[in-house]
Amino acid sequence: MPIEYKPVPAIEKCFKVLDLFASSKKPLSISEISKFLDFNKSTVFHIVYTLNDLGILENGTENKFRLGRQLYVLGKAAGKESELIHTVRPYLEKIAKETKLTAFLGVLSNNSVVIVDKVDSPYGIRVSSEIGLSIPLLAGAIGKVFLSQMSDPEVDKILSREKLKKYTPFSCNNVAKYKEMIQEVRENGVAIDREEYIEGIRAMAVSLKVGEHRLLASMWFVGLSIQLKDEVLPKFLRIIKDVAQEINAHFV
Amino acid sequence: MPIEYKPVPAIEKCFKVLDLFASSKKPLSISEISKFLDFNKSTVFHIVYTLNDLGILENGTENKFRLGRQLYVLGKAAGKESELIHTVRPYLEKIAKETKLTAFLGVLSNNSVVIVDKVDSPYGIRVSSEIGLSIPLLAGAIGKVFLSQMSDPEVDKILSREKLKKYTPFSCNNVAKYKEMIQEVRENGVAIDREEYIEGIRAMAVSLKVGEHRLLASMWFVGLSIQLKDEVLPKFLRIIKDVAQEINAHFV
DNA sequence: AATGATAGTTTTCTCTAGAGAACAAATATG
DNA sequence: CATATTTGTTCTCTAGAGAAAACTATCATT
Repeated sequence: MPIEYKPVPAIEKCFKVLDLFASSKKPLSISEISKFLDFNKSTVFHIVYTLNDLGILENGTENKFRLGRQLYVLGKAAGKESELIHTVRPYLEKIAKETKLTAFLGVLSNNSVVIVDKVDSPYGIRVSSEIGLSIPLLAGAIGKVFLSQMSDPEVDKILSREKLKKYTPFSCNNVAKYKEMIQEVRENGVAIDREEYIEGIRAMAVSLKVGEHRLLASMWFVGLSIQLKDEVLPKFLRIIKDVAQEINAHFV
Repeated sequence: MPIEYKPVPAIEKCFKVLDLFASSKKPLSISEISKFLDFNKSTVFHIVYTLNDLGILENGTENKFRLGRQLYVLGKAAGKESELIHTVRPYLEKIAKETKLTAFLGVLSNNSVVIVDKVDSPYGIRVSSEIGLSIPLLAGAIGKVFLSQMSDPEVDKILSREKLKKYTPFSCNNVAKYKEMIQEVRENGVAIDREEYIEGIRAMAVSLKVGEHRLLASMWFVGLSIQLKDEVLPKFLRIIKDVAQEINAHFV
C-alpha cells in the first residue's frame, strides 16, 4: 500500500462526469457538464468524446449524451464482484425475511447516500427507492446514523451548510435537538426514524465500516409504522446491531 | 460532431483496465494488469489506486483488486438509460413470449460478442449465458450474422486469425463452406444455428445497426431443437426480420 | 434582418503526467 | 540459508494534456 501517491486527474474528472450523468437522469450537453462541474469546455469535450468512442457514453439527441451500454456491462460485472455487496447481501436477505421490512445498503457519496443494494420486503409493500438512487443525507434514520460516525466539527459543518427539512410533522429541524439525537445514536449504536421522513413509514439504521479504508456505509430497514411498533423495536434493533458487528468484524 | 479530436489516453487506459477486470472474473494485481495490457507498472499503479479511491475498484486480498460497488452503481444507472437496451428490450420480450425462446442482444467487442441484454424464455429452460458474458465470435448463428455484415477482406482476416472450432458434429470447420454460409446470410438476412454450437440447441440470429455510428449488434433467439423445427422456422424468421427492420429504422 | 449570447470546436502553450529507471520488499529457487 | 527473480513503490524528466483563448456555428432577442 503506498504511503501517498498522486491520483490521475483525467480519471477523477472522468468519473465526476459519469456521476453527474448518473444523478442527472437526463441527457447532458458539453456546456451543461462544464457548468455543473466547473470544468473547462475543452476538457469536457475531450472527456466526453473519448467516453463516447468507448461506448461508456453514447450520443442521444444532437449534442447531448447519455450513459452507454458498455458502462452497463461493466456495472453488471462489478455487481457480481463487489465484496461489499457480496458480504452484506445475505444479511439483508436474512433480516428482510425475519422482519418483513425492506432492506437497504448504502454508502456516503457527495453529501448524499447512494443505495447500492436493496432487498424487497416479502410483506408486499414496495418502497420507491431503487439501486443507484441518492437520498438526502439529513433524511430520517440515515442522516443520524452517518452523522453519528463523524466528529462534532464535521457535524457542525454539515448542519451549517444544509438545512434540516420538515419532511413530516415529526421531523426535527431544531439543530440543537438534532445533535442530541445524534449523540443518542452514538450511545445506542442504532438510529430510528419514527415517521420523520415519510408519514406512515418507520425505519431503523445501523452504520457499517467496510473495506480497507473503513468506509462509511449503512444498512437500514424500512416498513409501515405498524410493522415497526415500539413493542418489536428492541428485538429488531438487537438483530441489526448483532449483524452490524458481524459484518464489521469481517472487514477488520 | 468533431471532425477529429485527440482522445484522452488516461481514460482509454482506465477502461482497458476495467474491461480486463470484467473479463478476468478474478482479482488482479498491478503486475498482472501490466503484463496483460502491456502498460508500464507505474502507469497501472496510478490508474489502479485512483480507481480504488473512487470506489470503482476495491482492494480484495492483499495487493489484488476487484471491480467495486461504485462501478456497479454507475452500471445500474447506465442500464436504465442506454438507448440501445431501451429500444430493443420490448422487442426481445415480445419475441421471447411469442416464440418461447430465450432472447439475447449483443454487441461486437474485441473479436467476441458481449451479451448486453437477455430475456429468459417463459418455456422454462435456462440458457447459461448471462449479461456481460462474452461469446466466441465464430460460434453458432452469431458468427455468421456478424461476419455477414463485414467485407470479404475483413472476413478473410478473421478466418485466418481464428480457427473454426468443431463444437458439435454439426459444426462447420471448412473455411470455404463457412464462407458460403455467410453469403447465404447476406442474401437471407438471418442466420440459423442447427446444433452447430451446442448439441440439442438451435438458434436464429439477425443483425442490427444501431446508434450514431451504425454499430454492429445482433439479437438472437435460442431454444431446444424441438422448439425450432424446420416447420416453424419460416414463421419465426419472418418475425425477427420484421422486427430487425423496425429497430434499424428507429436508428436511422 | 441585424445583433448579441450561447454552445461547440480548434489551436496554442505551459505545467504536469506517464514511462523509464532505480530502489525496497517479498517470494521463489537451488 | 543464500541468491535470484518478481512485485510494488518512488523518483525523475521529457513529451504531452488541460486550460485559456480564439474561432465558428447556432439560437435568441430586438
